[in-house]
Amino acid sequence: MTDHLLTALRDLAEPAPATLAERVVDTWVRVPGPLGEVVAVAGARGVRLLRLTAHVGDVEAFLEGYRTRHARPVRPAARPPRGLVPALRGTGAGPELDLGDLTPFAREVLAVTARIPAGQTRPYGWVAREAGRPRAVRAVGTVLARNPVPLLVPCHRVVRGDGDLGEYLSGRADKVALLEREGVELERLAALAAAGTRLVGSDTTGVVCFPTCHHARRITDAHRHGFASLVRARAAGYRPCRACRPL
DNA sequence: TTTACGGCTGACA
DNA sequence: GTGTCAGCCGTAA
Repeated sequence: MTDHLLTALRDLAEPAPATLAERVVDTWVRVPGPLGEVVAVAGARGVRLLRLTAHVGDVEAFLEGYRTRHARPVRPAARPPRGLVPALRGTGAGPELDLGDLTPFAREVLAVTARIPAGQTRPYGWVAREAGRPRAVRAVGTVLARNPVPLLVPCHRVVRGDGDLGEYLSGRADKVALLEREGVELERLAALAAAGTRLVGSDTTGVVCFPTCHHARRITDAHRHGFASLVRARAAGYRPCRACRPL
């Protein structure tokens, strides 16, 4: 009780933010994205939700649903959040994100996913391990299926361990389009997957990587070797790449 | 508190 | 090669 009072008083002592309204009113914008126009909703701390306009259908109904679900008003923004448009164009670090509504596990999964470089892919199991729950592979899929900010957190870069691309929020075709746009060689990956090759190593460095790893792509044909698993690669004397940390 | 449900995975037929 | 199944685990209802 006393603590609450003290906290409230301390908050009153803080200077009022320049735009008080922005602390309690979220804003929304329509901006172009790689799969067509998107609708983004942002609060004072960052982008909270992003959806393809085509996927949303009726934008007004979508916003009304947001208002109801979050019990807060949403008005049109004067301009897009800083960094949003460049991020959707594939340049820049991206806007601030507000993922405060998510569970700690979900935030960790998205944080890990956000670190996958453009043009590269990682398996669901890898995300699970990096998030500290190596066996929660299925749960990672659940989190990514509900990713509130696709494109900004690149869940399209997470694929199945067997080389199949797996599913995507708005369908596999969109996943394919996004990865191709980033320069992922899907045909080559499919060929590797068909051959049972999940990792590739260089016999000059003795390092084994995921096929899309920056280092793996520099291995020349004469020195490239494929492996079905990290266990096999290790048995052959290879060590896992420190950049892509294959599993 | 319980239950059902997935953007998955590995094993086995 | 490809189909099926049980196991796994965080969520939401």
